[in-house]
Amino acid sequence: MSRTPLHPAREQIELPMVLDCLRDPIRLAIVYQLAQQERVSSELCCGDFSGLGGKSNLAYHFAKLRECGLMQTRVAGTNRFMRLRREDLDARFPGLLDAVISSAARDAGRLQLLSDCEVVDAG
Amino acid sequence: MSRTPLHPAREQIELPMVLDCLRDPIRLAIVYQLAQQERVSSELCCGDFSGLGGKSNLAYHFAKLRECGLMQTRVAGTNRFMRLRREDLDARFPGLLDAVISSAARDAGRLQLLSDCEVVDAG
DNA sequence: TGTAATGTTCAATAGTTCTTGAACCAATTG
DNA sequence: CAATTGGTTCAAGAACTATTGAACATTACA
Repeated sequence: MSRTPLHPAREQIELPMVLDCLRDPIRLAIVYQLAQQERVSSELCCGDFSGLGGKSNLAYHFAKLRECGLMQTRVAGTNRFMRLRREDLDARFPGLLDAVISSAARDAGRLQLLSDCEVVDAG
Repeated sequence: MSRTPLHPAREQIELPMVLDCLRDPIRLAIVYQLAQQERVSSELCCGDFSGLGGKSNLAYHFAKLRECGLMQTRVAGTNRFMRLRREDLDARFPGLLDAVISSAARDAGRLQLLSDCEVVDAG
């Protein structure tokens, strides 16, 4: 594993690439979970998303999320800690991230936002 | 040409499909132009977008925009008039459409939002 | 040093999307 | 009825995307 991977600068973040990233259900679920985590101002590592797919598939989606500027990865020992690039995104596209996340929250039942173990079938 | 094409009901509009539609530069440009047209409360027909691509390619993108619920098509004689499904989208995903359109407007220079004849190189 | 834990990278494959041109359909106009 | 206008549909090809498993790299720890 190389060092901290490359991230685009704020001004390099492009709207079509961001929308392209958010369109995928797995990536939307990742972003959603990162947004939930923002409330307690801490980060999540790759393993926290294991409910969403296999390791290599998740690594693929993490890379896309990094490359489009949606999230940031920090290497710490054998872990990678991730968080949303909230400030950069709000500066580039005001209101977009919040609108997507709140829309996703409203449709949480339809979307597969949570890993299986967290899904509660509100019967 | 058959009659008025099918449109999904409001509750059938899905977030990933909407984001999937908006991610494509041609479709984003179509939506952007429709949003501009909203101000004068009128519609646009297919030919108004000829600067964005060939007829059959545009028809393909129009179909995607209809199927995901972003726009509505009204058949009138030999024309098809289109408009954004603003009310339905605002009800389903509050703030999303506005955030996308205003973000696109800010990046109008980078994105190919306007047909060639309309592009002004602000030198 | 050896082994386990955590993720990434690579190669292969299946599936999807975009684009183009030709053919087609419906409504209008002469 | 024939021609034109405005737009859709179909088929085919190129390009891209997601997914999987195997191999690999780095850190931690006994």
